[in-house]
Amino acid sequence: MARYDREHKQQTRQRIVEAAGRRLKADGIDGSGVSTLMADAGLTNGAFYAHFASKEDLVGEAVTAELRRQTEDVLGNVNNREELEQFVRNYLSPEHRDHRADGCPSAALLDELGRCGDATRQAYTAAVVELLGRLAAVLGEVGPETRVRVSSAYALMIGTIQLSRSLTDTELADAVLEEGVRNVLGILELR
Amino acid sequence: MARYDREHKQQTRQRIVEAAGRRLKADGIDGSGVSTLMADAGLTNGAFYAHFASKEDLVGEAVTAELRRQTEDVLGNVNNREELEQFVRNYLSPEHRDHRADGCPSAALLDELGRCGDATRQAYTAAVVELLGRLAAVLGEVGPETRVRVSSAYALMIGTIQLSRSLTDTELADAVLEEGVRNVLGILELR
DNA sequence: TGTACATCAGTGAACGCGCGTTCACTGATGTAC
DNA sequence: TGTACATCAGTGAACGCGCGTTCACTGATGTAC
Repeated sequence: MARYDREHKQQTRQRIVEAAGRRLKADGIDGSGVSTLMADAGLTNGAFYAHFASKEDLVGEAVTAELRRQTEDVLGNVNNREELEQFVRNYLSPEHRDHRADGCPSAALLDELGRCGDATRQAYTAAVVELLGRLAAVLGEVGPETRVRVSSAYALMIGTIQLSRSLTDTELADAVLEEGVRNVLGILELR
Repeated sequence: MARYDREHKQQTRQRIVEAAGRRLKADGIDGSGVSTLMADAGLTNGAFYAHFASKEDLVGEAVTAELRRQTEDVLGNVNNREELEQFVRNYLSPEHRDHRADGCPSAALLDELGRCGDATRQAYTAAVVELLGRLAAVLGEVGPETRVRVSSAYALMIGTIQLSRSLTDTELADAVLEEGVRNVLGILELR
């Protein structure tokens, strides 16, 4: 009855989502065409609508997948204040700034996400709440007010990377990162 | 010899730049077409290249004009710590969040600006340095290291507005703004 | 075991549309006589 | 003062191209006999 493995199509879908995660972060949402996104996954544009209802549908899925990967793969290994400080230093590093495709989807896309439809922003919201919860948990605290407390640390990390990426004065751009580290650690009361 | 006032063309150019400032902030850079930008100024697309070398040329001019307007019109009236606190509260208000076209170009466009060409980012950098300088001056300090000091306050303001705009949970979105105020004032040592 | 076949993931051309940019032109303007 | 005219800001059609989406089809697959 069923042709191909039961998993086959799901794997392809996964492949599209992962490739799109990188491409969207590199070129932006409006800057990434469906044909390019599919080519990145080794497919042609026609197959797209067998997997997703629309481009924005994929955007929502890819961005939340990226954010959850960050929450699990990166923050998953962060269990104490020292490791949290290192996470902040890695986030606010020149390496992260200079490699969008490998980096944080919020830093790469947040102003464009703000212009997306409700469904996409709803998916993003859920993923952010998880990330903030994980961040708060590392500080040994729980509850909605703690999520809010760490939200400023996350907002400052995002704004700092974006600002550093937009400055052509490399000395200033680097200094902005360092000052960001100081202040994020301050907000998290790690110093 | 010269037809029309000597000022005529310059005024039209100004009109295009101002209309573009609003449109770009509302719809994004990739989301705003040249024809739409010209129609906003009451003109047709064909006249565009008599005023600007390219779309990106206008983007650079419009964004820096917006940033300078913010520096002069808004920060120009800020002369002491109390007024600076009020500026921060206005920036991180639901009104600013909900009215992109009237708001800060960095909050509206920063991740897209990071993907722009060198010339555009250079113009943006110059305008940001002025803004940070003015911000530092209000604190009664000068010099490059003070510019850096206030850069985190600016980055946090930008990231907070963007995050609040992207969250569909309005309670959380509002709480993020309030927490942003607390932490920006903390970074500026206003509390 | 070998073959005919139903399934359906993926192809690639086409849809209408708007993009950034170019260009031949139009027509309102202020000037010169 | 009235008219012919040179200027040039602005028009609007067209360029080639890529957009998001649709659809008739192809052909590799695992199954049934």
